[in-house]
Amino acid sequence: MNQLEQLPIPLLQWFQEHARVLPWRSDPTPYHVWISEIMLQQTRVAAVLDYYRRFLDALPTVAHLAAVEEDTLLKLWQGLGYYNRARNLQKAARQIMEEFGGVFPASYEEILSLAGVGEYTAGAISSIAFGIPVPAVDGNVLRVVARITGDRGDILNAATKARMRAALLETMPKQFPGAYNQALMELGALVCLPNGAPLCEQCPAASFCTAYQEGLTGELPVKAPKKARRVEKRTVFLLFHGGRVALRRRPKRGLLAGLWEYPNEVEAGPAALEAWGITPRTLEAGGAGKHIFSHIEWHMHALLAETADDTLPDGWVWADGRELEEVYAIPNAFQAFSDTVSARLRSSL
DNA sequence: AACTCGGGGTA
DNA sequence: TACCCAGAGTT
Repeated sequence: MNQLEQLPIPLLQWFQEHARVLPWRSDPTPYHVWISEIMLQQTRVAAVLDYYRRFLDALPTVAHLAAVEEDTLLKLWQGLGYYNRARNLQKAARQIMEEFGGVFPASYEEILSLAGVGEYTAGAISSIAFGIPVPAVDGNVLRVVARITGDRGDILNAATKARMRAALLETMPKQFPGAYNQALMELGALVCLPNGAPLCEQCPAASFCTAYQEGLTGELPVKAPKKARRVEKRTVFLLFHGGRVALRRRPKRGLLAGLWEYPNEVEAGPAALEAWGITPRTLEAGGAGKHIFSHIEWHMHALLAETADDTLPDGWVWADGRELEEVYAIPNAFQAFSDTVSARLRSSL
């Protein structure tokens, strides 16, 4: 790992010149850094920007986050994905209020104890907000380190990750841990690009990078292939009555936990309506949609019905157009039907 | 160690 | 298509 010893000075200099202007960098309080880091988990910078601003506008402090209604919180997170991040954020905010007297904890171990904060995020908050010299090893950093050091270990393997983290801890410039960690990630995001397409001629580490010097940028990093997705054929029921549409809340655990949805079942037909005690007055096909998750693929067909009355199973609700927009958090998986639904709600006014 | 958990940009 | 993204929690 000798190459990493040569990295800090050229990388910090490169970062000074090329760092992107990002909202969470302008005032890096622990709260700001924390919220940004949680939003950025497995999520690109461009996707986070608007959510970050809206979130801090609505919930400017830990106390606000600890006290907010769950539906309001999920609405702020709607479309960002990995919704347990939002629930863990509130769990951690309540930890901070109760265990730490409302003051954001200032040690790596305490930060790591917060819900939704793992090794990476604890390192990022510790180094950026508190100046504690610990690494923050994300996917970018794993790729950068694998290439610079020529490490052929699988970067998804825990031992490989631990080895790289240890090497980074050894060679970290103790005066600028936050800038150094961000510089490593920035290099991965802007220059040391994945899929064998790095921009090595722009890289401050090119002169001592193993992968570049030995022509291995196409082989590194090594990463095990993922298994295939399973396909689910789902029938989505778009049920209307009196200018409103039926929604139900998804279970508290599992996929899209706690969000609202148009009732849907795997390979169901009109018989499902009877089982729910719903009597259709009209019934027609309502279009199709596809949504791809990391591990599941939904192939959806809609059945569209006007119901004879307003009876619904327990816990289901009738939502009007305004509530659909402002109250209920509905995942993007159902986006294919949103035009159909809003058109139907408008036409029945 | 393997699996679950979103959604979208990119080639 | 397939890959990847400022990963964490559960099994």
